[in-house]
Amino acid sequence: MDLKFVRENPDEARRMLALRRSRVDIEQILSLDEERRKLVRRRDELRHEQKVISEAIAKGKREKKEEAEVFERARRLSEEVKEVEVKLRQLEAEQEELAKLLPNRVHSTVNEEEEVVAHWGEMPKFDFQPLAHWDLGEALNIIDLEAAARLAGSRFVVFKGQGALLERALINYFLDTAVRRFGYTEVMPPALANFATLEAAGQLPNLAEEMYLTRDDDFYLIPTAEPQLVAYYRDKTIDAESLPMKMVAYTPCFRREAGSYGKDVRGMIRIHQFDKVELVRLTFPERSYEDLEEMRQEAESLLKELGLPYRVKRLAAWDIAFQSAKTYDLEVWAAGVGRWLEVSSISNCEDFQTRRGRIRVRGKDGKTFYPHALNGSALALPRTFIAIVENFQQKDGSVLVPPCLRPYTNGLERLG
RNA sequence: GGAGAGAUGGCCGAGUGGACGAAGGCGCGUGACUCGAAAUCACGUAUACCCUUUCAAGGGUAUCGGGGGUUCGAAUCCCUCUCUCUCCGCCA
Repeated sequence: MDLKFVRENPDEARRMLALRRSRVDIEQILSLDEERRKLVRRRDELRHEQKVISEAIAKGKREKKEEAEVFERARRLSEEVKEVEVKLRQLEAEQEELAKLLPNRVHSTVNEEEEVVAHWGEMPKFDFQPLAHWDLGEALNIIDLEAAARLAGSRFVVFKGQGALLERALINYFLDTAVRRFGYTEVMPPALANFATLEAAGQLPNLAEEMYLTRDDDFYLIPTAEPQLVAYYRDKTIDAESLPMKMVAYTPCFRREAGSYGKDVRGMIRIHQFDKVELVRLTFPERSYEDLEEMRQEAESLLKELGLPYRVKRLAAWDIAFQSAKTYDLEVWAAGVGRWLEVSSISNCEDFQTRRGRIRVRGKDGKTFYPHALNGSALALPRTFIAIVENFQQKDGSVLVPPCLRPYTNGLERLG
């Protein structure tokens, strides 16, 4: 929601913010806006007068007659304009800062309750006690958490040997499927992003504490490829014929996990750096919810092919991301830890990000509009890795590689 | 890191202090010509904000990479930042 929406629908804005459990002060925004409009009016009037006088001076010069009192009036006007403009600039900055804290509106199908909308697959049964991935990983020598702690710190992971191979295979399988079967264009963006990009996509200002910031230059390590793909055309007008624009990227993702001390501390359920393949679409507003369902099907098809049982949740209004209007989460069952793990989050952000990033589309009629932006993980790697090793572990301690990955593991069918 | 050149509308490109929201071209739209099309010709072709009026319309202001300054007046002069290009240095 933007300032205009708040101004025109204050009651609806209040309802949305309550639904989202946002603490943004709408009354302050509204009163600032009133003040700003008064100043804008004053400024416009003064500027108009100034223009008229300037023209008179120009005309006088041409006719070679100068009038001292006109000059004096112009000088005073100029000072007055400057005064008003300084005040206005302050006010606008203040207002913009507040406006950036306004989250997106939520879609009408989203309410205060989350809902599990789909289930797929059978949870595996074992005639032995299945191990968690940290034990399996150590036994098979495919992940090394101790070395990761030494090299970087806690909550990092080192993949090794067949583990590194499996990680690499998953990345390539996801990318190839997105490109060949789903028709996305592969992009390899920088892993660092600037302020404007993250602000456009909605990670800033609210996620500032969740991201790593470089010290000597103001670069953020990306928490997801989403901003890089969404803001690809920031400040650009693109042609309607290129819609829907479908982009896929593999990137490492970096998260400080600042608010989650003590949560998921073991293993690699929650780590500071992880791999992810991300899908983004820019599409026509009237069909963006069809796109959302398509993207959900795409992500689901990966899990089906891998043979991993999962469930789909439609998130509650208070739980969806700042920039999103509607979000599905895909959670995969991991037999070792005995938990559902989120491996994908698929969101329709409508025109929230494209407005912030001034990403426009020129239609055939020459008019421009803001396309809708959607994003979805397909998929996040570590938890998919966890589910594979935990669900497909065998009594002898080995792990079966899902058939769809074998072209990417050089034919390796079994870890261990 | 050092030296220099540059950034103008959807695109190309002119413009070095006043009649410039900005020549010209391309593209796009509408119309004419045509059985239809191409070519040609005519007209039109940005966005945001404020005000009036609100099915439609009118007025004002801002915007020539971003920000600041000089000036009665800035696309044009000055400062600064960002980005692009060329050369030098360093380097996976």
